Amino acid sequence: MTNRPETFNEDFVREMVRADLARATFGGRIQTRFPPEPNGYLHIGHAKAITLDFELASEFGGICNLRFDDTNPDTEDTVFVEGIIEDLEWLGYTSAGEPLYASDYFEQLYEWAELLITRGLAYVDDQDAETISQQRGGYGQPGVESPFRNRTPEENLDLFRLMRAGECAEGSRVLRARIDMQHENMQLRDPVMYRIRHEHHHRTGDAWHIYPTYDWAHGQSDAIEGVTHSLCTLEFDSHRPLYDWYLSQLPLTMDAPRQTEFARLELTHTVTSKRRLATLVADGIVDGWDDPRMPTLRGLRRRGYPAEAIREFCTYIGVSRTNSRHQIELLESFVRQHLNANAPRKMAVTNPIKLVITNWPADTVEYVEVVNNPERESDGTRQVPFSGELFIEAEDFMAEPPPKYFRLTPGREVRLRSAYFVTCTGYEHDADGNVSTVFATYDPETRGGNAPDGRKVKSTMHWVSAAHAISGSAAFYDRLFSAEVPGAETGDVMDDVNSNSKTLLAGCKFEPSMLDVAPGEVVQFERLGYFAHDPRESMLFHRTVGLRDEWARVKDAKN
RNA sequence: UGGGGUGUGGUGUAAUUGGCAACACAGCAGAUUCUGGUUCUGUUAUUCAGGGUUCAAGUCCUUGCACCCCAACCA
Repeated sequence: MTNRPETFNEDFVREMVRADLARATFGGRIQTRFPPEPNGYLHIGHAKAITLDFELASEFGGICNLRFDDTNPDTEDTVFVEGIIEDLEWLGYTSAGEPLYASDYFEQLYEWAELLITRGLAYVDDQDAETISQQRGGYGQPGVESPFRNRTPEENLDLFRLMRAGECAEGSRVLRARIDMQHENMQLRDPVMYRIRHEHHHRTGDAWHIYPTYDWAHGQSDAIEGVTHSLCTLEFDSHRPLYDWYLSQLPLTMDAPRQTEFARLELTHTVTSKRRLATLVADGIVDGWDDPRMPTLRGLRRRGYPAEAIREFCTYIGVSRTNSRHQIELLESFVRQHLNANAPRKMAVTNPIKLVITNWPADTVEYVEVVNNPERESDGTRQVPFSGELFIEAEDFMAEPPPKYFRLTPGREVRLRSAYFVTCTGYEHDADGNVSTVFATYDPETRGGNAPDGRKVKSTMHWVSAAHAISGSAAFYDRLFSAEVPGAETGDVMDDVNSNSKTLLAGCKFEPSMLDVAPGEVVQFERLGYFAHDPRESMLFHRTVGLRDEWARVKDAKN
């Protein structure tokens, strides 16, 4: 953290926890949990929740568990359980104990449900979903009580046991809490506690035919685990009275947990909705959940985003109750900051043209010493082969340069990084008019990259010796969604998908030491940006993020 | 239509809880530089609107306005 202040975010959540601790609420304890549903992979939005849940607990000497909210057998799967555990660890967090599962509490939940029935606080409703929904009423309109609302506890118990035994068809009945059909908060109009599903559950198998809803499972799971502060996103705000109501009816031995809501993380040019992300994968718009353009944790990882940068970003943006959308540039600035300090520098030519040094002694190869990371002297130097035939970036030569173009042009002298000064003497182009070869002479006195007479050059360029070059490819990425807020203008998120979000350049030329770059490692291609080595395909690199590019701005300003 | 939540530069987050509106990102200008990178310096720009209380209001009161969430047997 060089250019960022040492902030101690005293947000409203921390303020609350501090006050609770001071008053010794919850016996002076703090315990949180991160409760994903295993029906998809984690994304950048989850990273905010994870950082909050885990950091908050550790800051105040408590613990945080990973708990799978696996109450819906329809969509959940063990592949997601494993994926989530893996992504969480990559981010830098592990569950305080073994990962927990709401499904482990099904029996306790069931017993408590029977208790509510016994006390006349829950009933079995034989109506279908549509009828129940209609009877719920509307905003400003009171609901209508179900004709089954006044069944006796005995009858309810019998029916509920029948439901559990698998004697009832899916959708034929539900268990509902008996609260208040007139309540101004729709959540309290006799919410559904159990639905019938004859579905295989990823953990409990076929043991159950009824499954608890989110509201009935969540707070109770928190209570069972001893959670004190249950953090969730803003849309659950109106569920809080229900969360509290359920807990208040149960014979708990500890203080009931408390739910607190905060604003979810939204980013410009991206979507964070499992459904949308699944569509991108299903429609083949991206190559999978770990496509480097995806905002999933596995996508960002493959793209080369350091976990630490993501964590710092999440900490930095803090937590509030204001719906907002952060500019993705802020996240990228954390990524750059981290990579600038840590990524080894390499020379790679992604759009090669030949540079022939006409006065270079034939068949001679020299090795020049190149700094590995100017930001960290201790990373040392490496030897890179230099010869009379090199590759340089096509963009680094122009026969007819515009103003402020500092790179190679006829008659101009520039520096080849850590090697020699060269002066352009001519060039050749192919039938289409594209420059294919540039000719230059070098000054033997400038070896190492400095002129003994002290003369200066306007630019320094990267290069790769043709005879020693390693071939590979580089994928450049643009925003997956061209609109800042996908769907805001077009009405449909998918209409803002950027069809040119990926540019794959095969035929790149890398310096020999690139062979030492480990799978998954991120390096800086000098002057081009940071690139992550694909974990599976050798010599395929994904551009994590570009360098700040002043020339691009100058160029664009004129267009 | 009822209930709940939220409004601070372009973006996001702060403000000792009534006392000079700050920090970062982005932008602009310059310096340094063997990466048009990094670093450094300077700079532009903010309290949703009206009314009220007060010596003093982003903060308190009041009236509006805008946006978000809630009528799944999803979470």
